[in-house]
Amino acid sequence: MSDPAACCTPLTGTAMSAERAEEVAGLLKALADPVRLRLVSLIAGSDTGEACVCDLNAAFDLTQATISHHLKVLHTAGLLDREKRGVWVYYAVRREALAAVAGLFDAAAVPA
Amino acid sequence: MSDPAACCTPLTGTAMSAERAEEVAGLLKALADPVRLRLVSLIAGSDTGEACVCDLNAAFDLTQATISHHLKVLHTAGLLDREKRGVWVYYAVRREALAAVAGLFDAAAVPA
DNA sequence: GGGAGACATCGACGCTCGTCGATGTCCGGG
DNA sequence: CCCGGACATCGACGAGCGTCGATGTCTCCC
Repeated sequence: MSDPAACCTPLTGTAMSAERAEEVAGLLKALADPVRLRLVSLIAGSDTGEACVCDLNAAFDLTQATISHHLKVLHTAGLLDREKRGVWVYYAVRREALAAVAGLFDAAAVPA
Repeated sequence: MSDPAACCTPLTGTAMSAERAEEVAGLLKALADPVRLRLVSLIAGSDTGEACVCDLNAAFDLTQATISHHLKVLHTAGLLDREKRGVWVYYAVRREALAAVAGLFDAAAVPA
């Protein structure tokens, strides 16, 4: 019987815009796959910070075409850098992109 | 001319396991949708830290069934808490879950 | 107790996504 | 020059996902 009219305050805080949501969703969609997650982990965990496709291929039970597709998705999303050296192609993680994603959830994790 | 035989060192660092990758991918898959992203943002941005379904419904041009479905996905993923109070249902964000996601990318963003 | 409102569930449709085999492109070596 | 290897692209198939209308369940009030 306290406030029968309103069920609650109708969204006071400024929320994420629809355009921004589409943007972030694109980034997360690129990462929301077990294979791509392991790819990023493999490349980021390498001592040189980069890895060539032939080694990444050997780490999975998947076709070379599939791995190439996943790398293209990550590259298109801006999460991986691509560099061709001779016959081989090397991919490196963009630390700034990962840090940006971490910052998104850090901001949302604080109470106010 | 340094090492013509090997294209690069065959994955030295310890990478994310396949099981762990599936787990994390499930979490990110729940967040990789513009509507769910805005839902989390709306609830997290509320001054009380929670929101009832009727208000969330009003914030989108979507059916009540669709919003309910998205809320269920977020709740099942462990990102939202659900509490029924009288006729209305309130959802609240699990800050720890968001912080865990942020921690994942913080760890991957450091060079070594 | 009957009715109205809030929210969840169900079944179905269209679309996107992950995976594959086959083929194309580029580079280096004999 | 031509062949072989590394990687990308293409076309197709099956599975999963977002959305909807319709229906079910629960609670409160008259």
